[in-house]
Amino acid sequence: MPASATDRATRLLESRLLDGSWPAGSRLPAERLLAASLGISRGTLREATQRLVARGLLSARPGSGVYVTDRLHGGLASPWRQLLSEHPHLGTDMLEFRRVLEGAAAELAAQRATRQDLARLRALIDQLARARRAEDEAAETALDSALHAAIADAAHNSMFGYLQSNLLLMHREHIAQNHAGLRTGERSVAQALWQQHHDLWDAIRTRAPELARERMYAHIDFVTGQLAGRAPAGVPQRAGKRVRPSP
Amino acid sequence: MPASATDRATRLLESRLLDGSWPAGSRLPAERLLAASLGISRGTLREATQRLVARGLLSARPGSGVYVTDRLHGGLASPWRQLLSEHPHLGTDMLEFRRVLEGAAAELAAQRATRQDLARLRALIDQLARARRAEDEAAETALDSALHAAIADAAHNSMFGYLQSNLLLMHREHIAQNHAGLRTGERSVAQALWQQHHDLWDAIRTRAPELARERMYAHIDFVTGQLAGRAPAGVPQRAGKRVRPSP
DNA sequence: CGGTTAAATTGGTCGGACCAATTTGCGGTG
DNA sequence: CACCGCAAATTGGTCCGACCAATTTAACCG
Repeated sequence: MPASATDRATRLLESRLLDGSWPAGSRLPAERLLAASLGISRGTLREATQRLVARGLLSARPGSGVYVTDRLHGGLASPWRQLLSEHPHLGTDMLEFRRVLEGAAAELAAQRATRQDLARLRALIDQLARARRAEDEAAETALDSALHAAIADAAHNSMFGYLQSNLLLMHREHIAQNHAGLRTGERSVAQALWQQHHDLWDAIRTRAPELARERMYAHIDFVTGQLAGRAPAGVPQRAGKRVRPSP
Repeated sequence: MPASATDRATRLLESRLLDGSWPAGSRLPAERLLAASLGISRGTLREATQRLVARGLLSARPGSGVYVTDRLHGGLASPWRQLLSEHPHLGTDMLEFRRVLEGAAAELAAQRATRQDLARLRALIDQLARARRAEDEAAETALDSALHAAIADAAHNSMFGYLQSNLLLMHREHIAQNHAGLRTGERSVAQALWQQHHDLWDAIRTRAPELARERMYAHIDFVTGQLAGRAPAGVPQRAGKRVRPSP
């Protein structure tokens, strides 16, 4: 069965993007011209470009043109990643899920953490304390992720570890993208986060599973509340200045 | 900046896919009808569907219709499927994870189930009762899956639904592969499973979240115990470090 | 030369039309 | 009654022409 015209056009555009005929940032020929040169109708060409737009390879601007994105190196985009960025309410689902997932992980970690696990956690907590005193936001964020990942590892269940690393990553992306980002800058927030992490560590260290779970719940709930506080119900910003690609 | 009609249509289609209005495998309304009902032209609707086709969520067949792919419900499975067959001990991890996941799902379902959800659950329970009386093992297995999936749906959190369908499927494969298989043939086991499912349904129906969670825990624990009784490889994994899959 | 405005360009949307593949329904046959 | 075959209806695939709004470009004037 022969491929449809849209399929062929899509592949052709892809190859143009891959072989460098159309470098990142460049503008494609006008739809009318391109369609004519490919021997297909504008509507068909349009369907093909929309496919690539959906995959983040192209970006169309009314009145201006269709441009090549630099996201050719966009990695293996799980269907979820895109959904998450376009449907903010999924962020709520994810937070709710993380609450359950990480709560259970903390509980298991309190039961199963080995000496090495505890040593690693202690090290992370110490580093976190230092970063906190130095008010090194970047370090705090990185160590935060590392700590949560370490807890998931300490649960000694590969599924927890796997989901933890993936979801946390996606969720951070989602947060950053929605211009929220915890105000770790604010002293009180940063202090609260530190306290929560420390309490969590204490519960795991003293092998108090239920307490660990409860404290993880509290931690996630706190984060949820912080994010909810600055949820702009309407349309996400957008308006800002966009870099004009060099034609 | 208002979103384009294509953007809006794309989001709307995504929503329908996520909330289960259009289940995997189902056929979408004809383009002409759907476009009319959305108040957009066929061409625009077509661009939106092409975007989803590009992302593998939809699949169009000329002369037949546009169908919902099972990509959303199959994305995670593949990487794990192989891993699971190579490292049988991961089955334990999965059961442990399911305990947490489904326990939380049951709890949420007891809180959030709509009338339709409850009707669906009741129908499944009834069917399960009939299959039980008829001692139709195949039907019981299928309905078991459907029931667990329905509970996850009733939790109204897309992540739970997603993971649930994936894990349950994988787990059944895993069980079948290790020729263990719950002895639903044994009267006592089948009876116990039925009782557990019915109790679970009662807890959800009466909107008792914590009770629902506890009963789901008990159910999974029972299943775990049954499987442990006939562990194939004989070696209880427990010790040693688990492999942490790389994403 | 700079700034304002009008014209040309470009993507976005619409409606209608025709084709080919598929599905459906009907009628007849065994 | 079951089965088969054929025609009609349905459906996605493609094309055309038109108009709109945002953007860019060019002309024009002070």
